[in-house]
Amino acid sequence: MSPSMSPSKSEPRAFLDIGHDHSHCVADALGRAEALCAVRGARLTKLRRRVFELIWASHAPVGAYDVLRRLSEEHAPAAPPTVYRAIEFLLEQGLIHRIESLNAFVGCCDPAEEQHSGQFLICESCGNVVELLDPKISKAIEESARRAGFAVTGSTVEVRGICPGCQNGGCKSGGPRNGRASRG
Amino acid sequence: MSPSMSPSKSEPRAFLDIGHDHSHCVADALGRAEALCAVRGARLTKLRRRVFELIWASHAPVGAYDVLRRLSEEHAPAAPPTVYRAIEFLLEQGLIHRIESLNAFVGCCDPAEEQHSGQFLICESCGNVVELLDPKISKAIEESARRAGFAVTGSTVEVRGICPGCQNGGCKSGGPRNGRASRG
DNA sequence: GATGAAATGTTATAGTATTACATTTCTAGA
DNA sequence: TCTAGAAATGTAATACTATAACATTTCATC
Ligand SMILES: [Zn+2]
Ligand SMILES: [Zn+2]
Ligand SMILES: [Zn+2]
Ligand SMILES: [Zn+2]
Repeated sequence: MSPSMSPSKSEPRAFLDIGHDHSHCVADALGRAEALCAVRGARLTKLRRRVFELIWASHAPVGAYDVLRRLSEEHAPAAPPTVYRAIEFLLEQGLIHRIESLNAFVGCCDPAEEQHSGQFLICESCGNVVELLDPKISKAIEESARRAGFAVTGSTVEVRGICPGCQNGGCKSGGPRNGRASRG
Repeated sequence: MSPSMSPSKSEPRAFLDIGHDHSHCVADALGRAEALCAVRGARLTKLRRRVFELIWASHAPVGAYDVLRRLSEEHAPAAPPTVYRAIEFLLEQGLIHRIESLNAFVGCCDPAEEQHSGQFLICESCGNVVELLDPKISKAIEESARRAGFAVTGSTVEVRGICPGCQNGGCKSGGPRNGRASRG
């Protein structure tokens, strides 16, 4: 049982359940990753799996050097290329996304969904991020690009703001990552 | 007369006119900036103006250290805080935008338009960027965020692809800035 | 077990951004 | 005009993010 009410499967949850059992998120994500890599013949090695887990450690984006530090604590000291190569693999496989405005990475909520653009709601208070897969946003972007004669290869939507939990006073998560203030 | 056909004022231009007289863009932008700062009582100092001009030097985003190099050529050698502070001012005034996926900056095409989200088409071939101000994209994002109970403070839309000129074979501009390959 | 390809280790360096403190310049009020 | 005080700029050091180049190990296949 989840400590807070879970939304039904048929409608999108409002944001992250506060106090949800995150180990389920990680386990589920790992299961999906294993399955996808198996199908594709991609090698989810021990190192890559560990980096994946560290990035999935929370719903807040994780920086490459955070991963590096954790890795160095567990094993012998690691160097940047170790983690950047793992991240590169995970990005190529669509298992994680890069949050451009934070120089950090989050697990993908639906890696089986092919080639989706990244759409993210980023809470400036608790640092948590949820991924959207909203066809209306994609459509609006595609339409606008088409009018300009622009051939789209990919896009990123990063929305800053305050999540419902923080509006009410209560996300306990670690707080936000750096991030620049911005006018719009 | 422009060497390539100009679109009418009433419909949005397709992309940048190839071979347009860019000095006009810069002059116009500088005029708008002066006027806005005057109205607001913001101090567009000599240094800030020069940084603004250097960022407006092309339609491709310019990195802070590019600005720094130019500045150092003109005056005595400058240090990073000099340019970052000027950039901070220009961002606050909405005179330029940050392109998150490139760690670089472009002039805003319509700084009088208050608090608009950044929406950009970024050509991966020539490096040029055009800014969109598409209410449909904004609306779709706002609607999606509202459904999630998320209070938006700002957003960035960065669309990668190939501009019409490059599709036809011919933007002569300097080529793209670094930028990471991406799945979506 | 030999072989080549893929993955990882290691060292060095490039590129981006901020902190902290000193100095200069500008603005307002006396 | 003179003079605080604020704003802007100068300067030095450092932190954070990312990649290049080359060595070594691991893995799949023959
Ligand atoms: Zn995703
Ligand atoms: Zn929050
Ligand atoms: Zn703008
Ligand atoms: Zn182009």
